[in-house]
Amino acid sequence: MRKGAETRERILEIAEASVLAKGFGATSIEEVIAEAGITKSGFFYHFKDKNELARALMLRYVEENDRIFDDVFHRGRQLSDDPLQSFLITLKLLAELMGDLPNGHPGCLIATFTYQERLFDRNVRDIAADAVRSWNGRFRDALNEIATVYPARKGMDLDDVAIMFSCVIDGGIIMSRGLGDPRVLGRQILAFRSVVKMLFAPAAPDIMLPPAPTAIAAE
Amino acid sequence: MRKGAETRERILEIAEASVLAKGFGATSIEEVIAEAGITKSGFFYHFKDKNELARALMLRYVEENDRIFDDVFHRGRQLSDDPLQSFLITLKLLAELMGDLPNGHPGCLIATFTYQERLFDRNVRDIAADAVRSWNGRFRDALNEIATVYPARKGMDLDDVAIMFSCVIDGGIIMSRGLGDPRVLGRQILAFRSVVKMLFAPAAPDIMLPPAPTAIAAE
DNA sequence: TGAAAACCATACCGCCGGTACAGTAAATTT
DNA sequence: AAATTTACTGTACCGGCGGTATGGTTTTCA
Repeated sequence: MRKGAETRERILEIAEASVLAKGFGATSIEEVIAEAGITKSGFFYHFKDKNELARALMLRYVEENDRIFDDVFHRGRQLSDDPLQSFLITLKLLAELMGDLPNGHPGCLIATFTYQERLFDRNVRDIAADAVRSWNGRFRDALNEIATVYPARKGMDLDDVAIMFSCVIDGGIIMSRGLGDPRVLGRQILAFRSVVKMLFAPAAPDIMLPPAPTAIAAE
Repeated sequence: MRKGAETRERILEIAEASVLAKGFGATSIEEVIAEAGITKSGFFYHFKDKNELARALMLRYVEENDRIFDDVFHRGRQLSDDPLQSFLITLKLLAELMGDLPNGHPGCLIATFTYQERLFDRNVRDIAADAVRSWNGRFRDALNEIATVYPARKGMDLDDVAIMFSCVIDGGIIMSRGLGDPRVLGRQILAFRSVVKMLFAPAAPDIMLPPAPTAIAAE
């Protein structure tokens, strides 16, 4: 039926906001049902216990982010044939998407959950871990594709660079919130974008570029 | 008196571990006192309510991290006169410190708290925000000092690079935990270190470099 | 030795997660 | 239109927890 899905969705929406503001443990079912305008029985009709709420929240979050990444990577590839350029476009789109939210990014559910791991069973944690691995894999694939065209600087493992992007996003969300400045996240994503540019397009003197790869300077 | 401080410290230790594993809201005072071997009255003798526990936890965490950064920046400066080299040394020390923990980094209290902001009063949040600002300031000062000797690449704001380090640490902790691989954090810090190297030591023609004396210690 | 510090014991309140079960209104199927 | 499923409501209850209150006891140090 239709109406059931709507109510369920409303519960998830309210619960997610509460979890991101107070944590899962401090999110009370009573508050959620009060805001949703249903009774406790209604809640337990949709979720047999709190852990299933957690599971549903995580699944929903992962799916939505998958969609976002699908979209933004797709648009990046549409707008340029060059793998570096299209990844840079993707990053800029993400910076706009995540950085221009008026009240700041609502938060990463996975980040909250990893800081409350003892509250969830292995199933929920696995969903989160798999999602992170899959997103990191996307970034790494994009970087590897770039590396087939542009030689990457030595000294940086592309797997680590891919993971670093996830770190920058999650860290950027925390910094934005902690410092009370929503713009930080967008700036951080753009800063990572600059790192990618540096990594693949060495800022050598414009005139006499060396054919041979990279330098000894810092090593 | 002496014994009181010991008990208080034990409470904080146990509470911090619980907060980092389950979140503040899900950390029950009863569990803490059971593990500490005291009664509820004993707990409320030291902390008048749960919010004061949060405040004490945050203060303790900030002080300890201040000490760590003091130490690691100091040792970096001791081992090289060159600002770039000494910062690179500092980063390597941090990577070892945070990456080689057998059970992984226990977690960043500030990260947990920002994801449960509604649970704390402004006082606690301000302590966290000020601490983050001060740490970011340290990184930014180090970068600025480097920039007086080595010209930084264009396109990256040094303030953003400083904040990015905080992002990489907090994000690295989350990734380490979420992926179940403690080594991620250390690798991320080293990856950021490579970014700093890239930023200040352009991979230009190998021949006509470097202007300043480089310390060998760091590598 | 005496005061302050550092607790312990007990009892209590109200909220919350969760269970159980009976009933009902609306949507969908037949 | 009737039957069936879906999507709930209402009520009652349990045990655990945060928090308060109050009074007593031991330990520590000046």
